[in-house]
Amino acid sequence: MTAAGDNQRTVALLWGEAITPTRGPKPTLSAARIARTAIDIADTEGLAAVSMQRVAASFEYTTMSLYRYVGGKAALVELMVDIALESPPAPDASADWRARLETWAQAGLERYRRHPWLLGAATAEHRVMGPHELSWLEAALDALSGTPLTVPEKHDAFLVINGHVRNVAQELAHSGGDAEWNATMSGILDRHGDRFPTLTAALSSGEHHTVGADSLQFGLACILDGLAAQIARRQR
Amino acid sequence: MTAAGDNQRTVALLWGEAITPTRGPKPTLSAARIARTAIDIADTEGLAAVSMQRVAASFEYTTMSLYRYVGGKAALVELMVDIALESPPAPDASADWRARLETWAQAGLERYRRHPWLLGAATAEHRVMGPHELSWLEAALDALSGTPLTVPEKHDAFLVINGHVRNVAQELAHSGGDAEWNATMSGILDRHGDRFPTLTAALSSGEHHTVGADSLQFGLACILDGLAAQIARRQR
DNA sequence: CTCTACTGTATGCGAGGTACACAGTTAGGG
DNA sequence: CCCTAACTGTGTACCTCGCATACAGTAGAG
Repeated sequence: MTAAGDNQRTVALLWGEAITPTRGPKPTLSAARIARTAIDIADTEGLAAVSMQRVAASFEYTTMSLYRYVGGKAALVELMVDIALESPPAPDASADWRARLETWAQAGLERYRRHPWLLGAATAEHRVMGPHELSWLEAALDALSGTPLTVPEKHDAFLVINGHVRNVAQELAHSGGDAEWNATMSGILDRHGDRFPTLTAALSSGEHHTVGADSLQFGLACILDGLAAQIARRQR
Repeated sequence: MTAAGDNQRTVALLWGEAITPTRGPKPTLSAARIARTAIDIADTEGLAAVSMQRVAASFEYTTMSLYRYVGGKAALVELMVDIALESPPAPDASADWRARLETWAQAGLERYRRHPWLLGAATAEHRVMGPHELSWLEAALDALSGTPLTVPEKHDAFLVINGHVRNVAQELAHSGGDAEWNATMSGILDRHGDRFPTLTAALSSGEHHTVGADSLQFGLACILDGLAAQIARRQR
C-alpha cells in the first residue's frame, strides 16, 4: 500500500525533514503557504469549504499544482492542524502545576475558538503528530513534572484535561444564534416531554444553561480538585 | 432554504412521528432497516465506507431507492447515531449519584467501543437529538437529581463526564495494533527528542502508558472527586 | 374500473480527489 | 558551453459520491 510512503512524506513535511532539490525551477509556492491559505478558508468558511480546487483557486493556480507540495488532502489537513497549533503556551516554571494547567487549558480553548475546524480535523484517526502538537503535550507533561504522579497518570491527566477543553470548545462553537435548533428541540420536548421527566423539570426550572467561559472553569475545577486529591494521597 | 423541511422530516423519522401512507405498494425497506445496515457497514469498515450506493448495494437495491426512506445522507447518519444509542443505562434509584454516574460512564464507553464511528458522527454540528440520545442525557441528569447542584452545574457535570468518556474511547479505538504509528512516532522522537525533554524522559522511564479500562477510571475518579467536593461545599 | 398516491429505477449533473502524461525551466556534468 | 536530468506547473481524464428529476409499475380508494 502507498500509505507508508505517504506517511513518510507527510512526516518529512511536518518535521521539516524534506530534502530541497537544487535543479529545476524554483518552487513558487510552499507547503506552509498552502496550509496557511487553507487555514484562512477553514477559519472563515469551515473545514468543508477546504478543497484542493478552492485552495488552488486562492492562488490562481491549478488544482494539481498543489500536489507538488502536499501530497494529498489528508496531508494538507495534518499540516493545517500542526500550523494552527503553533506557539503553544510557554512553560512558566515559577507557577505551580495547577496554575500552569489552568493557563494551558485556557490557551487550548482560545486556540479552538480561533480555529473551530480543529475539532473536526483532529477527530479522524490516529494522526501523526507534528512538532507543534507535540509541544502542547510536552507543556502539559512539564506542568506536572514536579508532582509525584506516575508517568501513565500524567498522561491520563493530560487526556482528561484536553478532552474537557475540546468539549467546551465544541459546545461554545455551537452555542448562540442557533435559534432554529432551540425551536426544534423545545418542540420535541413539548410533544415527548413525558418520557424525559428530569430533563423537562430542569428546563422549566428557569435556570438556563448558558455556555460560556465558566463552562470551562467548572469542569476544570472538578478535574484539578481530583488531581490535587490524587497528589495529596501520593505525598502522604 | 430546504434545511428546515429536511430537519422537519428527520425529526419526524427520529421520533416516530412520520405518517404512514395507506395507498400504493407496501414499502419493502424501512428507515430503521437501512440505518441498521449502515451501522453494520460502519462498524466493520468505518464511517467513511458508508455511502448511499454502498448501503443500497447491501440490499441489492438502487441508490436512489434509499431516498424514499431517509431523505439524505445527513439524515441517515443521525438515524444511525440514535439507533446505535438505543437502550441507555437504566437508572438504578437505589445507588447514589456517584455509583450511577460510574455505571453511566462505563456503559457509554462500551457503546463507543462497539460503534467507534460514533465518535466521528457526533462531531459535526449541533445535531438534532433523537429519543435514545436524549435518554442518555436524561439518565445522567437523573443520577444527579438528588444533589444540591444547580441545573447548569448538572449540565456542566454531564458535559465533563461525557467528554471524558468520548476521549477515552477515542484513545482506545486507536491503541494497539497500530505498530506503524508507534514506529513512526518513536522514529520522530529519536530524531527530534531534544526539543521535547519531558516527553523523552517520560517515554524512557520504562513506565509505559497502556491505554485500557483504567484510563477511564483515573480521569473519572478525578472528575467525581471534584464533583463530590462541589457537592460537599454546597451542603454545608 | 379507474384514478391517484406511492414504490423502485434509470439517467444525468456537479463537485471533489487524484493519476498521468506533457511542456516549459533550470542547475550541474561533460 | 551545451546538454541532459531533475523539477515545476498544466491539461485531461477517471472515479466516487450525493442528489435532482423524470418515468414505469403497483395497489388501495371511490
